[in-house]
Amino acid sequence: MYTPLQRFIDLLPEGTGKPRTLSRDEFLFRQQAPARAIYSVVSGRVRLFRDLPDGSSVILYVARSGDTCAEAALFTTQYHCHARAEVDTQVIGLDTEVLMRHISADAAMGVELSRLFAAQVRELRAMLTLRGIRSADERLLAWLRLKASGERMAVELDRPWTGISEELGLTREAVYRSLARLQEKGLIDRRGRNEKGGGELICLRRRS
Amino acid sequence: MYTPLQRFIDLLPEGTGKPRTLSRDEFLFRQQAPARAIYSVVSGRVRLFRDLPDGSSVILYVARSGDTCAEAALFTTQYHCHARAEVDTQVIGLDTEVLMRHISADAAMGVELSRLFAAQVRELRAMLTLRGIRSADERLLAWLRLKASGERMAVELDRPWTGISEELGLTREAVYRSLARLQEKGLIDRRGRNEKGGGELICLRRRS
DNA sequence: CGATAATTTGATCAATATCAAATATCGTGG
DNA sequence: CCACGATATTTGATATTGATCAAATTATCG
Repeated sequence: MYTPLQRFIDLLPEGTGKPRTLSRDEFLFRQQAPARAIYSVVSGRVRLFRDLPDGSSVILYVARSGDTCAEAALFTTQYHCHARAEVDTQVIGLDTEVLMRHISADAAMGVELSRLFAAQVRELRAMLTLRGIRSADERLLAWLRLKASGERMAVELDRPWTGISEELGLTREAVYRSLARLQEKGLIDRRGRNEKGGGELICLRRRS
Repeated sequence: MYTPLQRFIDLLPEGTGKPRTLSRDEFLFRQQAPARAIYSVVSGRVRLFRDLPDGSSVILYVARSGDTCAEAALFTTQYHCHARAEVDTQVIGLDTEVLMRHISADAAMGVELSRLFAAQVRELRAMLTLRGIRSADERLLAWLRLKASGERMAVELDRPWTGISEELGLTREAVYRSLARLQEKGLIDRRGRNEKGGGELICLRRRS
């Protein structure tokens, strides 16, 4: 997957990104440890969580393929949470010092990084707003509309619904049922299902 | 409220931030219009939404007091969504050109902006993860843990529960009931309720 | 002191989570 | 190319829980 971060990394000198492979349950870094790198997840999953003074912990995020994590480590000396691979995982690490040197020396680089983060913020806010929609049908529809592109208002899926349902904050069953209802009502049209490519195409009915 | 953005604005030359007052339903800016400024909401609410080719629209975000909006406009020539005041609202606008000039000329400024956005990203991801917790009790507890500070693991509220319930994605009734249950179980201790300051203090029981 | 907003508890409803199970698809190795 | 196991898709039955609707009480703020 060619992510915005990948594009950014390509602006940096050759070899700045260092791949690392993690086994299930292996720590990528620990809370309080000196912040050495920020990461981009290539495959697998990394759980970020924080240990609290009372002995409990909170999960902050689960970074998946294509996600970045620990960006904030750029601006601190220590990690403020643990990062542990939930399954076998591959990441690319970017040394914070190197990165900071670049963005401090080259303003254009800082601007690029800001752009990257700003896009993230926009995306995350949209997702958060989406989660505020109670009805499963409305939520799914809103998701499709956010993802739809082009005059045709079509969405090409890049992964199974099972994965998308997590992003939606719904169970897969609820999503399949919503899909059925939306199709029933003629609000969407599912094409290219059951075909080799796997990439189903959802078209939104031109209306409302 | 003294937000991180405010701190950032203070780094800019005097008078860069331009206050603007909006009446209910007034547009702050429109989709496709040239991007002239990014904004910080001082009071009131601004709804960001996008019109789609099929005639429908999606809400992207509702920015409230202390929130910023349209940061991404820094990097585009046009706004990609509408922004309209839901109630009488005050904002501070930062001219995109001025801002871009500063961060392009002064790397330290770009770094600051990146830091600002990175913090936002972290916060938003945590909130999104929180929304993934189905149980109202668990969700509220996780929220308290995220907000809790100090060895005492205490949270000082800066607004009524009614407002917090929205952040949690629950109705206020559900939140009050969860509070009652958590207190019942001895997981939290509500102090300073019914007192002038209004700032209730919630202490998490040292355990688990 | 009156009005408005916040807190709180009760009753009921509706919707999604769960649990189950069947079919279909995909990827892999033979 | 096919068999087989793992994953995804789909539908059904049921349970649970938070949303809703109501209403009473208590703060907060001019």
